[in-house]
Amino acid sequence: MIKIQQNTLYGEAAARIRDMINDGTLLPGTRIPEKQLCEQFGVSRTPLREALKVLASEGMVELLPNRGARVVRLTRQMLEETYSVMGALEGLSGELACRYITEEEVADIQALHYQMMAHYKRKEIRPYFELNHRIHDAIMLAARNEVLRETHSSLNYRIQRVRYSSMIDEYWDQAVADHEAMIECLLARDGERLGSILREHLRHKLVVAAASGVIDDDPGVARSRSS
Amino acid sequence: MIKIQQNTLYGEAAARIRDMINDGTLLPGTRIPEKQLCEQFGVSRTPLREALKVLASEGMVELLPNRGARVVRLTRQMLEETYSVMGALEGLSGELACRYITEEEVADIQALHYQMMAHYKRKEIRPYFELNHRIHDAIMLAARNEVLRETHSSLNYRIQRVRYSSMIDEYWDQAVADHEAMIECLLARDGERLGSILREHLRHKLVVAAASGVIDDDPGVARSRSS
DNA sequence: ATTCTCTATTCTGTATTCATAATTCATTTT
DNA sequence: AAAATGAATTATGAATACAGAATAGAGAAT
Repeated sequence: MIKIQQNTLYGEAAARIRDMINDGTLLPGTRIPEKQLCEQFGVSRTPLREALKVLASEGMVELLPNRGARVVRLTRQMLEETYSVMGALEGLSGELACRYITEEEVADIQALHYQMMAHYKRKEIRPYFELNHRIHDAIMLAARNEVLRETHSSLNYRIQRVRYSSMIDEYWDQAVADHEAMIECLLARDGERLGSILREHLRHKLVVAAASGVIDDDPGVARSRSS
Repeated sequence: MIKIQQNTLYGEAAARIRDMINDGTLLPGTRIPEKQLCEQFGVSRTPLREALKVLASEGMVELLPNRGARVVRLTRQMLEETYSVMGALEGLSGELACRYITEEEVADIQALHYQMMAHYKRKEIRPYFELNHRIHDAIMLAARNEVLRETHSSLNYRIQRVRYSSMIDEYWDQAVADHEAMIECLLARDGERLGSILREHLRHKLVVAAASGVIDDDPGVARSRSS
């Protein structure tokens, strides 16, 4: 299986800027210095600016006419809105998944689940998150809806940076309980219930994210940081 | 109230290309002739290509490396997927709207509804669609979720071209019945039921669109048309 | 006559250049 | 001393120029 690599410069640039935003190299609210990034990436401004257009329609950056691009700041308002929408999408993915998922896929997810549980018991947070993500992704794939997957993925980009921010034990237990229930639903092909669990599941995540203090609601912070 | 016009050339170009796709000037599957559009719009290739990047991440066009941009062809598969996702989003909008909508907004929607009913009785299809759209938009606004609105709007762009394609009487009656029920739900603030009605409502639309023959499932058509 | 190959042309992707808007800093005025 | 004004600098938005890939067409070979 040969993978066709369509490496365009603007695509590469977009990916790298996305990463820089997620890992905190580019801070929310700060200006994105075109010239500097051009030198860093070794490309001219044309592909870089095209990349910014893409990121803008993904909601990662905002373009102010004649004032360049800024990293979008995640307000609590926006985070709540995004989680609400993602909840609806994941809920749908659960319903559809139960309709189309194969025995093999369910078995795979179960395997991932037990792996995840092992990490949970050992309080290994990173591997836990990794497995957690793969489970949700597997459900999304089982939904057999590419539009859904892309839409969800696009929203997910925006909030990546608050994802692995913190973990409260209380929430963690709840999350694991949710996952247990999810497996049950998959086995029983109970789409409706899986849907509601997934919607609720995201609601819980929001609480954690909101509590973690990654969000900057104070409009003054970003500007002062740009110096 | 002064409206700040952030008219960038690439934004203008994107809007115009979007319209050209929706009104059939640019046919699905055909290549988008950069040079020609540049001359037509009176801009250089730079802003036009930036516009294409935006449209690509909206899902209106697809960019093939070194082979330019093509108008995305709407397959039945894709249309079904899109409607499914939009159903989830509109369903959510219904739930949220019932939570946040004011008396005034409900009254406005009721007014729009009666206007729409008048057009329905006179079988004035275009004005009917117009009001129909405004009602759904008003509900979306009442949901107080900008992320939801943008996400929905972006998906809506893609399928605009099949929207006003045809109208079967049987479906029309059903749609009007749905709308009657929607008003009831809004008055009763029954978010859950409004949600399900909206989801179903979209399912019906899909049937009509699928039957209307706007979709091209044959992979050969587009290529031959590009000559 | 048909197919294959090689060349010429066209078109895309990227770099560079130019014009204009925004910002900064120094000077002046109150 | 603080604020305001204006010139210089910088950055953005758009146009042009250039390199390389893809396509089309002519000619040769079967």
